[in-house]
Amino acid sequence: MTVKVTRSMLKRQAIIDGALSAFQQYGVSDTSMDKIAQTAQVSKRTVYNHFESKEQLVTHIIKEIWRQNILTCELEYQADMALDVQLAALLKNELDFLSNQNLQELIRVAIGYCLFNPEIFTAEMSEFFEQETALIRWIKQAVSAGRLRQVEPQKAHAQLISLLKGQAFWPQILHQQPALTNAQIEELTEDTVAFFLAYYQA
Amino acid sequence: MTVKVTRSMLKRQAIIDGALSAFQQYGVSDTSMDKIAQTAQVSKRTVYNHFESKEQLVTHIIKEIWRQNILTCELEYQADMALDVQLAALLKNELDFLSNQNLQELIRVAIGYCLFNPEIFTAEMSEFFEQETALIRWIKQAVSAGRLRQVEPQKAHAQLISLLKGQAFWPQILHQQPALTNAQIEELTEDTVAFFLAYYQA
DNA sequence: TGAAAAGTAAACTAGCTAGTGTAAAAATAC
DNA sequence: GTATTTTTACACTAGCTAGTTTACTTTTCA
Repeated sequence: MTVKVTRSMLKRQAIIDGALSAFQQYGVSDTSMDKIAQTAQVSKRTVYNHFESKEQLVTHIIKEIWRQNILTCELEYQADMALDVQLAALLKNELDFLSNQNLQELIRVAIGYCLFNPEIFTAEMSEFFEQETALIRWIKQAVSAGRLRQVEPQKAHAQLISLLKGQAFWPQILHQQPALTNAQIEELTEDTVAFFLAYYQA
Repeated sequence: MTVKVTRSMLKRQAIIDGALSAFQQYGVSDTSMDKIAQTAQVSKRTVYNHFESKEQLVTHIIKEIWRQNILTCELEYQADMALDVQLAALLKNELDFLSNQNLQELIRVAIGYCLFNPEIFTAEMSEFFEQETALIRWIKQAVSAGRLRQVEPQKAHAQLISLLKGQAFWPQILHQQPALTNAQIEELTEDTVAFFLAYYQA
């Protein structure tokens, strides 16, 4: 069964795509509604037919960014597999996620807006920064199974994520460094696994 | 000897302070030159007498922020002191620096501007993110003295800084969390020292 | 004291901003 | 084929923007 795609829906999507593209280039404040309409190849009136105001368009897009980010992978703890292999797989997964070029541009827009509009940092949004749940769940299970030392899983998780983001996320967000190559991702994964397990493996 | 402070210098400083204060509240794009003049209690013409354009005022302030940040403390490696005590002192120093409320607001302005104006991220600016030199030097010396395992000092340093920033800097910059309390700084320091030395101590 | 330097208010230009009103054209629905 | 919805171009408001001009006052400094 094919889903019906109305012209209205196409226009709406064009507006969202155009706005996002303009935001990525100029930032939210320096992107006008005229510019958005032009980028989306749509009349300005059509923009206002779909979104009551610029504010609504911006928050819709930023919330959409977050919503897409919530879907993470699910790798479960395996009792019969070496810890380092499992952890490496989980971290590699996180890194692929964090290094995604497309995602980084979206997040840059969201951060640029949220820095001076902190009120939209609602609970639903800050989830992104805490929701790497597959990894937390894995830590909990490994601790329960007695294969990791007793720790607050939240703390161990925060340490792992900090180690990854500090080298594969923040420098890229700030335009300091290009995305990591596959070899670099590999190396960072191994380093982090060794570092982490040296301290936490039971 | 008292340094002569001219009225012109006072006005200039008032402009800088006013602009910075307005930037912190509204972000650069959403702060007008009229607003800056008003905040600084100065006529708009005086603003333009000191700074040729808004662009020049912005870049002057942001460069000044960076310049101030380059001055870090100097704790040297001591051959006759326990590693964990020395490292704890160094990390505590970094944390006091990163948790400085005033600094965080300045950096938020700089980041908000640089996100969509990456060209001003010149070499002199990105230094801030690499210049925690006291810590790097300490690692090098401890490695040379055979008290830390052989590693690239840059890598070990990056790991330490990531662990600190991930919990005491980025969440605060993004308005997610309040500044760390002294007790939390203490705890983070101890955790990080233990984590790091478990892997790297020779 | 008196000339030069710096600061002032206020009006002004020219262009951009978010958002609206309108009437015609095009696509869709039945 | 007709009725309805959607999109379109375009003119418009009202306000803000960076930056300038002018005529004037205050401060500095020798």
